Amino acid sequence: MFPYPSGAGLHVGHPLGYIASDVYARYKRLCGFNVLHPMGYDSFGLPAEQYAIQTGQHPAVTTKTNIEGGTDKDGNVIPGYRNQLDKIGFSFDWDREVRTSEPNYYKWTQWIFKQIFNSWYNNESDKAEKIDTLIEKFKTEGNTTVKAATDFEDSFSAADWNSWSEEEQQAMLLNYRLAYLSDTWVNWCPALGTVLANDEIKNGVSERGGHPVEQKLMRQWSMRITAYAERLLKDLDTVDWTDSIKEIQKNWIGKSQGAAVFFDVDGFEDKIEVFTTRPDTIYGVSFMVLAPEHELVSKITTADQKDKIEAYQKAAAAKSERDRMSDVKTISGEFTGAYAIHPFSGEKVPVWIGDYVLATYGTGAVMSVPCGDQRDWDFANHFKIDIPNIFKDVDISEGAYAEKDAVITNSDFLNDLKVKKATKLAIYEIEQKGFGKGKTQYKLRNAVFSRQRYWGEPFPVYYKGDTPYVLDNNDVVELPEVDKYLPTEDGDPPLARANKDAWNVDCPGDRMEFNTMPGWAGSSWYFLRYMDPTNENEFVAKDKVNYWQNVDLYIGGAEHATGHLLYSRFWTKFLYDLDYIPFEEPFKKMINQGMIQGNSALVYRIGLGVLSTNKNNQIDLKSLPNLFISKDLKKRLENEDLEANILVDKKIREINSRIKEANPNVNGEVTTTSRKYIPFRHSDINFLEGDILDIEKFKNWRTEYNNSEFLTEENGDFIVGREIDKMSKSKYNVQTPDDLVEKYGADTLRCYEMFLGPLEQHKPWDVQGITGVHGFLKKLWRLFHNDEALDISDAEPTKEELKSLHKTIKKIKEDIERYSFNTPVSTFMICVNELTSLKCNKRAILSDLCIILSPFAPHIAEELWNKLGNTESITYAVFPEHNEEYLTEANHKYPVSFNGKMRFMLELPKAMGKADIEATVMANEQTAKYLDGKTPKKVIVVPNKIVNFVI
RNA sequence: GCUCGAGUGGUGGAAUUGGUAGACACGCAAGACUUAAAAUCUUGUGUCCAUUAGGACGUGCGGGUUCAAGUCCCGCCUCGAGUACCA
Repeated sequence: MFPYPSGAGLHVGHPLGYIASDVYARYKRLCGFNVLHPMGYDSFGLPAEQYAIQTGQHPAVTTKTNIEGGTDKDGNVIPGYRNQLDKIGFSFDWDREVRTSEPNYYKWTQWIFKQIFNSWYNNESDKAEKIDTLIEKFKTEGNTTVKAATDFEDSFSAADWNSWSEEEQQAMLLNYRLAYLSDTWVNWCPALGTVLANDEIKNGVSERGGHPVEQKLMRQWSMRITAYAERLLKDLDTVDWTDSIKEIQKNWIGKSQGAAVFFDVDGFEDKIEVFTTRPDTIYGVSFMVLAPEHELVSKITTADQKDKIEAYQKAAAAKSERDRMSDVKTISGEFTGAYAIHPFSGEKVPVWIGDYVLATYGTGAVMSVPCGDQRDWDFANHFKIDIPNIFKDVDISEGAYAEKDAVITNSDFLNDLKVKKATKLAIYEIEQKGFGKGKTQYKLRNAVFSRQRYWGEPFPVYYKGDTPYVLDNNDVVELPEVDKYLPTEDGDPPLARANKDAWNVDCPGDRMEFNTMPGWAGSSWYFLRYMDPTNENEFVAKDKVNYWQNVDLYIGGAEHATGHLLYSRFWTKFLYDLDYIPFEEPFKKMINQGMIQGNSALVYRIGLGVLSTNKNNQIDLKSLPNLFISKDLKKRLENEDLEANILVDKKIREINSRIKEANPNVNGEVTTTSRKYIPFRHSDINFLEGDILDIEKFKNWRTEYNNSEFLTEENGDFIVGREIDKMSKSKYNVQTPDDLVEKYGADTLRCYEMFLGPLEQHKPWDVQGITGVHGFLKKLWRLFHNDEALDISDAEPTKEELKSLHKTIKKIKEDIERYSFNTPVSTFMICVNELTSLKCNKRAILSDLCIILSPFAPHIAEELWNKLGNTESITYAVFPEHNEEYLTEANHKYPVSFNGKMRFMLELPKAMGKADIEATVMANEQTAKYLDGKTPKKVIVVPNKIVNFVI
């Protein structure tokens, strides 16, 4: 549990997952487990900073208020997350609370950053190692024997390395460090004034705020997550997560296997490297396409094509990511005039540029096989390029054939082979002849790790010239005070505003790092800190992390699939590699709770206008009241109902005469501007009793509604329309847990949120049903009481009472263990209904009932537990075991079916054998009736299940 | 477009392994108590036909497997989520 503490506070959707995990935690405690059930806050982030820019208030102040309660600058009361949570009765261990924005927490986020900075990824041992081991290798062997995760492709010798200056060596190391500074194409969001990671962009705009994003080459910190691509993919098999989240991560990592192939360029020394997943189709290549940004483009372009190519490059650069995405259908490109040499056939193939080839994926160049790839086919078709067919008996006149079941032809040594074999052979030949090699490519990009913002972790980094160094002590670098939370005039991030003495550390270099870390830094490892939240010497003590291990049950939203969940897996693997923690995956079992949707109320309005021939002294439009109409009346109007129309006309005449009375000299007539166009207003959930609007409250809500007119139903009720929406302040459909706790109690809220439906499912909030759960708790109370007084019997429970209790114990245990939190509430209701009709007030029964109910309704369970004479809290009780003896029955009620249709029930002894059952049922008079004299073709008897006759 | 998930009464949902579809609630209707309201309790409530007895239909649509399908298989429709020229 790790919410972002926003100023809006909690609505009923937020606690859903917390309630479920609290039920689980309390249940496991009753079963004798030591349960770590913590809560903390992911308290760095954009909203607090945006608010700070607007109001000048320090984000630390507003964040504290959001958590602990208080008032904002305008005097509005902020309830505070903690206060709201406390009302619901969670069994969180508050001693373990962490906040990412507290120096004693981000000290360790900075520490982890330093470890990542001081590490490289050894592809040979397939794990991260300390950078010292790499430096040692460079000193003695250069980089030729090193197999490391890096984008650096040239080689250098030990002599080279040793001859380099400190600055040059550090620059080289950045190519290998797992946290590194480099000039990369980043997603720049001008509106937010910062770069964003790929997962922070949805549909081409920023996830927060929906601002446009552009590509920009900037010197930024990145995390070499791509080094872990294969492990992040492979280890998905070891965790118990939903298929959909695993699928999203798989797609995001985007592994594809194929070959890297080099094509010579006619007349140049340079080669074009391409990546292909279909090396088997290499004889189908009839042209090549480079991304417009490809480095070779300007070099190989012939003089007569130069103008066209440059114009195209310019146009492509001007296109935003979004334009490019929305414009997938248009085919565009330009011929460079240059030719590449096909490695096998030696034929000349034209080299084009086109923006369908992305500079950021693979090598930024493709070998185009128009017969096998639809994009290549479209391109070839558009520019009238040759489309050679290399598939036997396949028609490619209408489009490419991308299926992998064809037989290859016209392909020399690959002829008559199927795709799989041809691919293998092609890679073999490519490697043999030195044209390239087999290669695995990932979509996953290295993650940009710096943000040009104030409210985030400062880097423990300083610069000497342009060379970054990490501070070599463990002191926290605290966020310095600044005069404004905005970039400087020179475009530097807000931290550049901090004076040298505003920093709590002495900068050993020229300056400190001005960027801050992204939101996912602190949230990538918080679960580890929960194990040891106050440790001043380590991020987590080894014995603690060895004891608690990884998270058993993680309940959170599915929206973190490509962000938080990927990054924390990455950091966990890194910390595992360096032997700081004993596990490779942070979260064993994950449940993604569904969204609780708002149920917006709509108040329909008829537009009013003024009809007048004279513009002088006309009725003031602003004096017209709002005319609202009830839902059913609106329906009738839409159906051209005459009576409804008369009602509206009458109302308008009333309004008209009232205005004229008040001001006799005005001219014009009030009229409806449109009877069909009926706009609406979302109505505040607090003004409603069911679907009935409290008209007086609504009128007083806003001054512009004070003189509103309402057309109600015949019984005087004003009915609102309904629409299912996201719960949000702007839609006036927010239900706070506080109101419900006030009205019904925390136990009712807890049980009701669970009762609403399966945890994973999205479901609309409907407060009406809450009375059912509330009634159940009252009924439970009455089991223990006669009128006001406690009335408990110490008599021996009956068989029936024991059966009711024990089947409930069994079901509750089973349900909780399969994470079904809605069905136990029904089960409790059934049990209480049964015990009520049995008039059971036996201590032996009710005592156990209290215990099994306590995870769901801890307050009432504790109170009744105490009333039963227990002095210790119910928290320390033991979850009872069910006794199978009480559940076994002598008889089973058989449904007897004829041709699969159930006709009647017949109760027979459980022990009765197949043959006896058949004989008994055959002898039954009802059977005779349904057989109607016929002999059944077949009789199916499944003991203790069913009997079915086939006639 | 591709990938994944989901479609059950008026509503939220239950049916865990193919074995009585609609548990438990809400809502609605009728009744009891009450001057009245609230609270509480009782009864009914998938649709259609039938006075009753009973019958037919019924888990998005069309087909299939099976003695038996909400559940398994094939094809389609709708909604939701992710992704977006990934070579």
